[in-house]
Amino acid sequence: MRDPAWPPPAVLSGVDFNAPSIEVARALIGVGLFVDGVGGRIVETEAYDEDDPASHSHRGPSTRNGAMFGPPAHTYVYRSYGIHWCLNLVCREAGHGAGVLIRAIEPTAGLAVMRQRRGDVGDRQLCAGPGRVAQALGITGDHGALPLDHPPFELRAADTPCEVACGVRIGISKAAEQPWRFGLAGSRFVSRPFR
DNA sequence: CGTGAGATGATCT
DNA sequence: GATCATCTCACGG
Repeated sequence: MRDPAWPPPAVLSGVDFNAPSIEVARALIGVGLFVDGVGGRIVETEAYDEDDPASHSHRGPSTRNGAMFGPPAHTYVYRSYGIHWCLNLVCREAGHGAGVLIRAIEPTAGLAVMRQRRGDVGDRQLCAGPGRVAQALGITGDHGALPLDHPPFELRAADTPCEVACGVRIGISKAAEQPWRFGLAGSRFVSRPFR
């Protein structure tokens, strides 16, 4: 018998982080994400789940992906290609190994700090891509497995409902046909256009 | 606009 | 030893 009081609610800024990663990835579009006040609204995400060959969690818990199996509404940060950091938001009840990759943000706060971290690039390229998001927001491995409702992190609910586009994920070779990439329709801050 | 190569290191086989 | 949830720069049309 399932206890209706379990799992405990993990709703932040209108997003239910206990939901499956696909739903969370969709719900996160338009939500504000800030690290020490620097950030903007999320305009592109990708969903990953344990039943997903492309997911780091697919082969079960390990040293790297441990946070994916931890509590929802926490971060999972990993190093990509030995160079970049990438930020995920963990979802599902603890133990499921699901998360949402933050792929792009429309910068709204701390633009000067972002430019300092990112170098001399146009505003459109400040946060267009997972590695760029992490660099612009100052995210490193130290930001892994942290709760999203405590500093330095902050979420803000979307102020207006938004139209969400979806497409296949980017940069993966396994389960490459799954349409688990989501974006704010018409946004010019996404890493690649939706069709 | 496009394609392609190199950087760079942890993780997994 | 191979594979990566990437980025930047160089070059061609």
